[in-house]
Amino acid sequence: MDSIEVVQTLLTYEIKPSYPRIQIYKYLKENRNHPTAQDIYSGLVNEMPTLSKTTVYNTLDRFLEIGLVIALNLDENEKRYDIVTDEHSHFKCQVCNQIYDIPYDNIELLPKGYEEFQIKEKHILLKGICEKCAK
Amino acid sequence: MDSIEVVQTLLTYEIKPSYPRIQIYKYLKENRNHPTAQDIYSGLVNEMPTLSKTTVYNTLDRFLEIGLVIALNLDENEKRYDIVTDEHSHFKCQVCNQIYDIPYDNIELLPKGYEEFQIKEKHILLKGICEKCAK
DNA sequence: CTAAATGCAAACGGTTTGCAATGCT
DNA sequence: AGCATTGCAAACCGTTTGCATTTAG
Repeated sequence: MDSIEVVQTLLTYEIKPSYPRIQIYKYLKENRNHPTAQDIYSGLVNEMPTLSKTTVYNTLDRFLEIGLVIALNLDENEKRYDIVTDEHSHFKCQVCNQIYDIPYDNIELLPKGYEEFQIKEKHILLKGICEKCAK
Repeated sequence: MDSIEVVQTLLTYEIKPSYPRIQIYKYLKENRNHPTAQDIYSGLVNEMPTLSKTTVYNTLDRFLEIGLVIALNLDENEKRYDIVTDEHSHFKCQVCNQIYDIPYDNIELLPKGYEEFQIKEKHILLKGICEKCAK
């Protein structure tokens, strides 16, 4: 993944393209498995020995503000992060604990009487048994 | 709400109908606003001065095991609990922070290719602007 | 030069654990 | 008596805060 590209993206959002921010952004782009802050920290600290978890949190908060990433609450007590892309739901297998991304079409989630509600985000988490564990 | 009824329910699930359990169950039945463990504790400690939060957690874990309640992750860092009932989604207003229960019909959430996945729970959280704040 | 970003250490807060006391059958 | 439940105190752990240092424009 090209660093120049990342710098461009960050500048678009008017946030300073510092080295930690570039690396965290690249990590998120390349690791689409809903990493935790700890995952990101662990994944980067080898090549950035002075990186602190505070910076990971600061950066993620900044990315959240500008809408570059969204935070997921997939059941456990830690937040998970995902670069914003096409809408999709998540399926967590209760047997193997794997988390699947599930695409979905335009679903009508607001019944009659709720027309005035404006949806900005949809978080759909399904739990059950995945196709592998169902066999 | 009738205590006898609660005792019956708990016995159905083969869990001992102790006083704390009965009270916590009643609290959940009567407070359908997705209370936190702290909410439940605060709501009961006056009439049960020796109640501990550990017991609230123990009891909720027990209720979760047997499927009497479900745990919700509505964005904040604490879990919220709800007696299992009809399926509904939640709408959290980003302006006033109120959480609405939204009924939904049978929505097809698994697209083609995912027919083998078995859904046991659906957690649908919508975020946006509620009808009051939209005006 | 100045404002923003970094990162260490300590605090925070919801939840869990260890374990002794209590209660039920 | 024997096993489950309760509840205090302490540990845990993900996240936040205070603040001094460093960095970028």
